[in-house]
Amino acid sequence: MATPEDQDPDCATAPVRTIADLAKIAGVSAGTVSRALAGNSLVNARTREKIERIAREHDFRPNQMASKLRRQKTGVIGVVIPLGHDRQQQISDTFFMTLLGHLADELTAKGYDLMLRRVIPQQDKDWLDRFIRSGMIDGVLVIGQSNQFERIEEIADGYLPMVVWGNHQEGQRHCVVGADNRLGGRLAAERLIASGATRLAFLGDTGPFEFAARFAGAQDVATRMGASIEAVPTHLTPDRTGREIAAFLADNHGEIDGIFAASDTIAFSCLRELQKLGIAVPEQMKLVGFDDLPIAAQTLPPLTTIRQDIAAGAHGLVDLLLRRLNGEETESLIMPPRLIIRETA
Amino acid sequence: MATPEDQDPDCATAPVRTIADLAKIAGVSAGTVSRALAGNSLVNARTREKIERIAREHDFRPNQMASKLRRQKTGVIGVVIPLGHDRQQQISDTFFMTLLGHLADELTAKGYDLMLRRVIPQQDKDWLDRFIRSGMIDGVLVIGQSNQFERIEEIADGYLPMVVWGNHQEGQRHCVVGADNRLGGRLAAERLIASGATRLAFLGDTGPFEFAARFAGAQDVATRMGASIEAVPTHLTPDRTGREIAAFLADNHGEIDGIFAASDTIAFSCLRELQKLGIAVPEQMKLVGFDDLPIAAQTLPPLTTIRQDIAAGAHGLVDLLLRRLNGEETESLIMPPRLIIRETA
DNA sequence: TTTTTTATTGCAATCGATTGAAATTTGCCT
DNA sequence: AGGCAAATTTCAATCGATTGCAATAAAAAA
Repeated sequence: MATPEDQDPDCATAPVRTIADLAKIAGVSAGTVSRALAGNSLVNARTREKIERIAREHDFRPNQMASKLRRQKTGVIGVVIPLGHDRQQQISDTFFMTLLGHLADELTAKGYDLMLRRVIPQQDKDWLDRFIRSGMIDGVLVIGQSNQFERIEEIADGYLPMVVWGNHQEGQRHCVVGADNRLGGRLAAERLIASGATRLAFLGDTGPFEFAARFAGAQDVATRMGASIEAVPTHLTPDRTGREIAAFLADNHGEIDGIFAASDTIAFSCLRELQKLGIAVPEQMKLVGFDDLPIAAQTLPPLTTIRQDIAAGAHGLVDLLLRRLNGEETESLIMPPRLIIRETA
Repeated sequence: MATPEDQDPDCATAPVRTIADLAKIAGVSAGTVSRALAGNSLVNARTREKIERIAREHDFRPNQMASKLRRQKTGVIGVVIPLGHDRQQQISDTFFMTLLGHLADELTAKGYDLMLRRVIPQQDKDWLDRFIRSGMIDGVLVIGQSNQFERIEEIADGYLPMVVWGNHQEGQRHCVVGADNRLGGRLAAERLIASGATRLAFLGDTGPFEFAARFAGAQDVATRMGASIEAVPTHLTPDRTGREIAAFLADNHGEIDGIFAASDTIAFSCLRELQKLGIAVPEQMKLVGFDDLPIAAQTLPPLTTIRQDIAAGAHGLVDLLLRRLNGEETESLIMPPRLIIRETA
């Protein structure tokens, strides 16, 4: 009465690698095993239980590649970080990495896996198309537009399941999630001016759209309120930034009394250089950052900044992407940033 | 004389999705196309050029799933972050995210893709085995042992291509890359004592092996040099940590004069609480961190800390993993940490 | 010209799971 | 017992690229 597998419950003799092996042991066909493991109601409850038991005993795992190939979907979402203008940028940028952490959680919760790719568009013109059409991913999240706006636009025309983190441009065709950077810039400038500053500087490269929009917002307000503002390009690697900021401050610190840093990371460097030069914050110089990274609350003095809700951003990216995977045409999601007043302005 | 594809160079009529479509157009067999695209020398140069041209014109991308299935290797490395003791830990921990960034670069450089998975071992006993045996990855990097040391050990017995970031225990069987945490702990304590501290506190949960080893190293030195040391458990989410540290300092700041923070992140919180309480650093309280995150140089005063070379760590992880993929049995890589003296001790 | 080599290409099986359609078994009713 | 519907299971094709072996064509040697 003993069936083969009963004679050797934890049998090391036959490694059960494929669904066919398992089928042989269970005495059914491969198709039935497949259906049983998928919980398909076509298969008899007793048969299913038996198959499940054998699968457990031999701790069998169906090969995902085969499954994905056959079903023409992978259950994998591609996450790609284009390193356009500044190759070192996002490595050191806590913001992107934190966003990535949240994305991993959101996607996992929805049953998707995450394939991460960092690309250098200058070296690989074809970075986005290649990834999308590799057959490895069901959809793609692009983290940061970098200087690849046009390429992303082109792809968006023929490929639905793509959502981008970045800035929204009037009339753009790709679906984007991001903070309203221009509004954020306005909030920052308003705060600086409200704190008494009248001669402002914007610290950050205005090349990337996000930063350009932040600067533009600050300009809106400065113009309206009769304050001056100038952009001071900096790089995003901390040591270079530090030197650049130091040089700027040494030359100009009599000229300006308020700084809007394009990101908290830049603001941290700035804070340090100010301290080195003995310029009191906020008494002699007001400072506002952007992002509200966790450490922003930990600097001395704690940084006044513009908060982007990273967790909400990740949630939005995933939510929109899943809807697009379902064939829906979704609108972009622009989240309002929030001024967090601490002690630097 | 015109071959079919010449009549319609950017032909939108027939979408060339498979190698077979392409073969039809080129007038050869699928096998030849496959070989041509792989650069196999068996195929005639002229034929290859023709096939390559057609592939380019129709911008054809071979399906990776099919390829991976057939070749039984995926070109994908799994990176898994077990969230064992503190679910929120690594999200907020810059260290892990930075490591991840470097891993992405190293793997890309070697032609591998990266599949990221964050798992909660309590909810999924089978997290590691399931990932490994999914057929989706050629090898796996485990980022942080968390409290899963035993499970990792079990897997290591039967699965070669796995390398773990973490702490090295005497006689362990899995291949690990990490800093010599115990040595790091010694360096930290030595520095604190050399700066004049004699009553030390270790801030951090001693549950995870890495932290336990750091504490043990500090104890070694304290005992030898006649200083006292006590461990103060803290959590890793910044706000909780802040409160815990504040409570501790309020109760004990007369009792201790040197703090060894288990990570820079903890040190930052600590620095802030000290400032709030008006305790001067380093005059009244010495402080040493661990990691040397980029911002460690930016705090006020700049943080004295123990450096782990993250880029080197990522390089080591990938290098060892690739050698294991090649069948080699590799030893663990323990990197010496380095004391970075700044101004807090 | 015939025989050998060598260079290319085609054929067909394969990777392992999935699924529509066909075949078989079981259950139910008269 | 006979007949029909419902429940299960099997069969075989399929996803798309790869690769060992056989087949053919071209070149070289005799």
